[in-house]
Amino acid sequence: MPKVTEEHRVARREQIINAARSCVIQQGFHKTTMADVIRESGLSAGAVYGYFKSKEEIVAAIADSALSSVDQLFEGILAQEAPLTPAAALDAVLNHLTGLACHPDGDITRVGLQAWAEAMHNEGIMAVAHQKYSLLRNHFVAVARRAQADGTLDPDADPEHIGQVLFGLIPGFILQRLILGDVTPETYIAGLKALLGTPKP
Amino acid sequence: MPKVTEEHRVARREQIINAARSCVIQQGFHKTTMADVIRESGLSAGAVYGYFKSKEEIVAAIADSALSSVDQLFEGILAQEAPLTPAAALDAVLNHLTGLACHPDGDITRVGLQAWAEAMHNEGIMAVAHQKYSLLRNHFVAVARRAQADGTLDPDADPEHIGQVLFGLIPGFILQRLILGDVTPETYIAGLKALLGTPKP
Amino acid sequence: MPKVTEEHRVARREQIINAARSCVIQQGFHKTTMADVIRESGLSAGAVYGYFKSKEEIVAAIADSALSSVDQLFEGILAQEAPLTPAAALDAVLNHLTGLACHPDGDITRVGLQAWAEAMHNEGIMAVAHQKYSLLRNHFVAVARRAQADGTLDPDADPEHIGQVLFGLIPGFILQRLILGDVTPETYIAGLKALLGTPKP
Amino acid sequence: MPKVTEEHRVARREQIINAARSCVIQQGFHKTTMADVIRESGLSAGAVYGYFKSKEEIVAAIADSALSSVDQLFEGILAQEAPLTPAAALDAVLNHLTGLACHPDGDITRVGLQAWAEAMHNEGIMAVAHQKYSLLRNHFVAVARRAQADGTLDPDADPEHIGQVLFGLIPGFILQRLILGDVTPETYIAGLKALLGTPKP
DNA sequence: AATGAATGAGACTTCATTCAT
DNA sequence: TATGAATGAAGTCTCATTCAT
Repeated sequence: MPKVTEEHRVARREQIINAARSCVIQQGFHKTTMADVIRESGLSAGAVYGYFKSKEEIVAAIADSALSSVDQLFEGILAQEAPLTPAAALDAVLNHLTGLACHPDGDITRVGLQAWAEAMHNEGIMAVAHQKYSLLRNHFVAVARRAQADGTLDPDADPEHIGQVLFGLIPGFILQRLILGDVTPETYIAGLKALLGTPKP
Repeated sequence: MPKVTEEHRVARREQIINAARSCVIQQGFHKTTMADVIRESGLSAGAVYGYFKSKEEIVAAIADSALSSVDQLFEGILAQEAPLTPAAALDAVLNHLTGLACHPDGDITRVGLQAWAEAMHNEGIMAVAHQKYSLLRNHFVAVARRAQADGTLDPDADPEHIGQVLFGLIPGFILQRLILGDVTPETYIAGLKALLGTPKP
Repeated sequence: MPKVTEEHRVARREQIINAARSCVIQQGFHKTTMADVIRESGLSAGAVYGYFKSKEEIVAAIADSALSSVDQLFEGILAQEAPLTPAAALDAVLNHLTGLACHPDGDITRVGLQAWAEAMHNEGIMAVAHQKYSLLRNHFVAVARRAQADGTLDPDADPEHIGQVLFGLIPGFILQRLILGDVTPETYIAGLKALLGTPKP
Repeated sequence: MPKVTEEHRVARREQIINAARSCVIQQGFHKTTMADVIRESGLSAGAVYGYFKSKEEIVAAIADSALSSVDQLFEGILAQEAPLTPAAALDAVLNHLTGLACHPDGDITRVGLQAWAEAMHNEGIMAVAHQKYSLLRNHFVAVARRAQADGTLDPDADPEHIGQVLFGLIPGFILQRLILGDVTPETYIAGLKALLGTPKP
């Protein structure tokens, strides 16, 4: 079956990535063996290695997609011109993340934790994480700037610092959902709003 | 086989744990081999297996200590009777974490990420994480309650939700320190205070 | 599937053999993969397998041509009626071999070493080697006989034994050229002549 | 069974080398698998890899010993002060080689051919071959010098060239023994003597 | 209790060959 | 005939764990 279309190749790659991600969600990067990925993908060993040079390359691809998913969404959100309050921005992200948790292959946010751990001793994944999280945090910095312009936030504060905090709320949400299991976007945003303080009449 | 005092056993265990932690900080749980731990500890294979039944048991011990460290500190902080504002409580934790990063064996907070990832498919570590993080978060719930009693925070909000958010800021701090490298307790707390809002006259 | 002239087939075979030989010169029989041969030949996998049933068949073809090359030349040399002294016969062979070393694809004599090694556990190549080297050595036996008839060599000696020695000088020349790198037909023939001894008046 | 003596380690290495050499004699370097070596040695995979870092290291050890064997003998021969004629020197080497062919594990000279082929694309083996064969050939150069001093050989010839030829007879002997199967030290030396010419009264 | 050589299951990867198009 | 993606057996090597001394 020679001369395969580019879209065929892309589909095969996706098939492998999906199989591998499904394994990683269940077992993590390291307990997932190539034999698992091969079996799950329905392809042969040779076929898988025709699309990815090594297990590390598959791991990198999965980590990359996990680290990118939130950022992609955010760009969509920011595209809308309506000014976004910090709470609204975070709400959108948390709802998106909660949606990822319902994927048929399993809770994709679990892959995020794997990627964080892996970044500590994998240069490639660290580089991706650094880049993606810089971008994502910058979106929150932009949100902070708007709020300062609105007068909603102290205009003398450094918007970068506010961005650190807003962005910094996300990993804690993911972790609490996965480990403690009792946070939802609603409870988290409610807590945030309580902290932000309601304007007093 | 007699002759070994209990304190000797404890010291040996500590020696092994320290060696293993040092390896894990550099390479993560999975790249760390028993041979690494054995070499680093200065003991023999047989000796190490005399104190720990398996690699998994060593991993569990390291994860446990990493997950516990913040909680222990917090109990000390809360022991002092002076009422703690949310920002002050967080500040104490972040400074403690920053201190852990300067350990001679390497940045101990890196072990935290390993433990998070491992908890996803290791029941024992998940159980420990669940327990430790419940405790830790409860401390923040208590802080929230005090602030509500003070009138600093909206008394109608659910203090559990506020606790979620305050606790939820910690993983984001750790992650940003390790991946983006530009957060400090000062910037983070400054951002938080900006968000909390300055009471207007 | 008609339409392919015999000369087309022969040309294609030659194309594959040349590609494969070029690989073998650089990497030896075993490090050369079919993928290498396929890439180098510019054909497809299917095409290559249309001309050769297996890698072993390609290896055999290359070994065969390497083992034959000297013999073919020798037949040309012997065709000339001028009586050939042992030194002159050897000189012709060594010069021919030195010429093979300058092939654009690389030093073809390297393939000889591969073939020798392969013959040790490959019946087909052993058979070819046996046959070709018998023929070649017989040429030297003939040279010895002429020299005996001339009175240049002891007529009581067994010409077969003299042939063994004359032929036996060739592998040593090849090997020294490839491994020590400092022999030339001139030095080797000079050494031989010194051994043969100049008739004293 | 800890704290093993050095001689135990040496014996184990020898055990592995012998097993591997036996395989290589039968199948060559490349058809010999680590599983073969492991089975033949009677050890486990892990044990073998405790003594040799890789298959390549085992191959190098075998090649080394095969390339060294003749040289070691020659040093013994040269130690005796009696002046050695070229024919006598070669005779000693050929008889030694013939002796190697009767090893219980099989004809060790076959390993030589493997090593020649391997040297073409293995830097380490090439380096060893270069060094060992330089030494060995130098012995023949020394023999040539003595013969020139004796007046047996033309004193005007370059002894290096004569050494090339004398050394160069050895590979041809090995190859003919293995491929044509009809040479013996006696026939070869007889042929050589016939060529050298008997001094005429 | 301590030692560390030995074990062997199993991980990752390659590559000669086939066959649907 | 030609293509080249796919196959899967087989190869090399690792490493958690054991056990004779």
